[in-house]
Amino acid sequence: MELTDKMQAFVMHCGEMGSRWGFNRTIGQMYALLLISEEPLSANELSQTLHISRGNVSMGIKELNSWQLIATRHKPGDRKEYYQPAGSIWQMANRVFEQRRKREIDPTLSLLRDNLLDEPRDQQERYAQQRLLEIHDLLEMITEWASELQRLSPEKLSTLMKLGAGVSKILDFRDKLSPKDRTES
Amino acid sequence: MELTDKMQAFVMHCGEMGSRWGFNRTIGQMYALLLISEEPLSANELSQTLHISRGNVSMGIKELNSWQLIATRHKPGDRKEYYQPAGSIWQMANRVFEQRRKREIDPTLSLLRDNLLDEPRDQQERYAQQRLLEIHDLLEMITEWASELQRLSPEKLSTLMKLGAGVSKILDFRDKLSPKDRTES
DNA sequence: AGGTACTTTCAGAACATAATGAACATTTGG
DNA sequence: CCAAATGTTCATTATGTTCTGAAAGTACCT
Repeated sequence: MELTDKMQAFVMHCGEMGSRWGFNRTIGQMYALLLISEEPLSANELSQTLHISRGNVSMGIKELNSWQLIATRHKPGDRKEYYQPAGSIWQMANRVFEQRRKREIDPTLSLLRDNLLDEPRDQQERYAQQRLLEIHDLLEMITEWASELQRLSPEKLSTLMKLGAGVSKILDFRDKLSPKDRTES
Repeated sequence: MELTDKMQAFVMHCGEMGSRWGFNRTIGQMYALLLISEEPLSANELSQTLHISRGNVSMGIKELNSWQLIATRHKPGDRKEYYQPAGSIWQMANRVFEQRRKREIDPTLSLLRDNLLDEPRDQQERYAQQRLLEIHDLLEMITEWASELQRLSPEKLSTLMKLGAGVSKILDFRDKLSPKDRTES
């Protein structure tokens, strides 16, 4: 498969950013390429277009699958597998957030929980636990909030985001109108 | 400096998570240690407690400074520098988000912008640009939304987050009450 | 000036991660 | 059943990242 310069540039950029986004260079390139190509691509096409080994592609596919970022397609009379991005850009972003939360936050949260179960033995530990508690509460709030957002429909999310700073006004508004109605949950 | 087992465990955990959070093992450990110790620590104390070289500590300090995560303190009659976490946990989380946004999103956003300035030359490019546009809009919305949130006071943010799913209700509420008032910005 | 207490830098070693490609496994059509 | 086409695995190689420690730098004393 032939790429125009601009497409090349995008694919290579995604490769460079790959590791920052939680996967590696080739996986970034592979996903970028699948995203911008109208037709699903086979493993061989990926390998040839990106100049990476067939084995590497296979491992990359496996990883992208585990992130639920691609779907497999078949063409009639062809036993090759063809790959294409799974779902909309929104869904993709959701998946990436979720996966990263699992890797970057959940383990820490569970360590903190365990730690906070024990009584502190001295002043030093008392101080430390206080700090851990703050982090714990923050992380917990972030994960809960994130999963609430994920549960919202894309339209509502979009409304909420476009609202931007307006959110602040709405909060004031609500407090003035119905102070009893404050959330307790 | 002596650490209890639990404090050890936390520090080591942060080391392991370090690279997932955007810095490296020793930097994660250093920051964790500073967070849970009541007194500011000197570079030597960090080096000895964590069993890492003095040079490594120096580089770590530099990096933590660039993330604006630590503050330098001095004790009277002592020329050593002592380090402690800068600001509250909230501020720390803010800083980390911001830094990561700069590294993980901004470069892509600017590549996409450049790319979208050019006219597509053929069908293949037309399709690709369509996809890039979607990503661009998504990323832009995320960064704008994120900076709005950062601008909110911690109290309001907290209210908003505790609200959780309630956000959805408020959106409905607003739409019913004052449909003309929809945000245009 | 010279000495001491501290910090920073950076080349190279140690370690960690990713990529290759040949061997192995699987599926399908004949 | 065999052979061809495709997919997967994994030991080895290649690349990238982090850490060390010795040397150089800085600031402050007397």
